[in-house]
Amino acid sequence: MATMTAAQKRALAKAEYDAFLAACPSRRLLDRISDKWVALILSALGGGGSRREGAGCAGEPGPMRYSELARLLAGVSQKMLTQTLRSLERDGLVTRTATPTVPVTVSYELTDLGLSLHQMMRGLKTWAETHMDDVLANREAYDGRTA
Amino acid sequence: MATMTAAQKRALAKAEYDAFLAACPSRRLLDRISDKWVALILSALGGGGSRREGAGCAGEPGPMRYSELARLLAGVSQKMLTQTLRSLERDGLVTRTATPTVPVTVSYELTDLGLSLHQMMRGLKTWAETHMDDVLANREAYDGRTA
DNA sequence: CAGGATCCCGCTAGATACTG
DNA sequence: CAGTATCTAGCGGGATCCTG
Repeated sequence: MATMTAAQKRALAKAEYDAFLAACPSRRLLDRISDKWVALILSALGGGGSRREGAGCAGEPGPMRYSELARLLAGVSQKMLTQTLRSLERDGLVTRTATPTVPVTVSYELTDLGLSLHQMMRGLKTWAETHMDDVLANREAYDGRTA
Repeated sequence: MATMTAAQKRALAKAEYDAFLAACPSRRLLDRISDKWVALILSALGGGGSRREGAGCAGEPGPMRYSELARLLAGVSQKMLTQTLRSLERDGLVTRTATPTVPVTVSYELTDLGLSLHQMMRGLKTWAETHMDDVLANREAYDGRTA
């Protein structure tokens, strides 16, 4: 049939919208930083961060080795760590440097771009620390009313 | 056996880390805003936003009806729209107002908290528009080298 | 040491149909 | 109009094993 059904029209509109979203810079940024481990890696490499205090991560920035990261981010699997690191490298947010010592040594470091992103994330963190209590309070109040 | 295996130790460390993440304000904020539709709804209700220009959304803030949102966000399913709206209401970021006219009329509006979040997201958007081109360029360069 | 390959599972977004 | 209910497929992510 030449004329479209309503369902077809909706499907088309959705496809267009999805395409629009895929190209939207803000969306892409969100997709990148909301990756489960990106924020953690960024703050590990960036120095100050969301790492709990007592864990020996005083906050000095600079390069870190693969195994250091793995130890610091206790919850990450090797797969996800590698994968995330790769994609960050691909986006020019970190640099990967392999020195061919006897057991290979690889270190990662933030680029200027990555550092800039890290700065922005700190702003986000500030908002979180300022307002998340309110959000949580609202959430409990809401749950209390419906319970 | 009373002593832990290495695997058990790792599992414990991971559990602790996960618990830490679950309580981390920044993490919670990221989880909330990275929800596929949150940013879209926020910018729809907040007025200025990531909506494409020609779509008749000039940018006036203020309350919007359920069906208006559904039309504006062409790609969203009713389920996700409702679900997202509910969770935003739960967190005190939007208000839901139902007026019992003959066909029910429901409108949503940003709270002050929601507005504050929206402001912060604009900062994020600014970063995205400033730096995402670099990221994309790096990405292409990287892909070009490995191809 | 750093990472590739593979299998597998849970979750969740989405489609569809129904309702006050 | 503004939802709710149900069912399903796809995929992100973890565990495990293997290699240069």
